Amino acid sequence: MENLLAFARVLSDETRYQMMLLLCCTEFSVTDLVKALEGRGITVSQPTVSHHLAELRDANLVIVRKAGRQTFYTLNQEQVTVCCGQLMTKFAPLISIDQIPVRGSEN
Amino acid sequence: MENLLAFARVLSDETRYQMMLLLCCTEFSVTDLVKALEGRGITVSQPTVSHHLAELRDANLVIVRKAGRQTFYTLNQEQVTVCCGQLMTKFAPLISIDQIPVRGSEN
DNA sequence: CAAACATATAGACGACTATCTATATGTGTA
DNA sequence: TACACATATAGATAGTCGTCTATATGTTTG
Repeated sequence: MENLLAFARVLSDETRYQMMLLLCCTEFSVTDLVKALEGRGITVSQPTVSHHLAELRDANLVIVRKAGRQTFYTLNQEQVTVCCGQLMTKFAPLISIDQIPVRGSEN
Repeated sequence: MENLLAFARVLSDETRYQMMLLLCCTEFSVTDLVKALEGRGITVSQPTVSHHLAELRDANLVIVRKAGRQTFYTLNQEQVTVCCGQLMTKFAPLISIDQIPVRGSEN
């Protein structure tokens, strides 16, 4: 309930949005993530990325793995799924579950 | 794609979040919405509510009906559904559609 | 153990935004 | 037509947040 607000807040920033797209299906170290963002036209410093990763952590939206001096991050797809389900429950209760658009049909 | 950012942004404010909950299954005039928010502990002026309604309109998240000097608003559940579907596509592509949590199981 | 590397934290600053008051626009009514 | 009501717009202001630089923490290696 409060966590939906946090979910929306985290998602509402362009930089974090792009980070989440990158992290969705690939594991990144912080440094590599900075470079990958650069490649997408988002130029931000390492501390800024670390700061956003902390927000994603607080929202339980990333899975963290430490290896040596590096830290690897991946998106927690299950948490995304839970939040989307709650969004549907609260804001689209009249729409039947089988009307959810098939994925891959847009973009 | 850009519209998901707008969706998240709109949803990320507490006042708009509560407005959307109220509007989800009930039609409200602006004045009545102000009162209903008050009842939920959100005390805001009529212009503030109008301002937020304009943002919801811009994001295609409300259905508007004018009747005389009143304007009635309801949540556009279909748009919510579309956005949730896109969120799933982008941020949880590895999770199969039938794993979406059954609605009503939380809260 | 010292130096280099990887990430996180702290503090400062500018931009955005949620809110307000005042007022404009539009609509029904006496 | 004048007035009351309902909503929208404009402009100002305060608080939040995204970003940066500087630095601290932690880890590997020579």
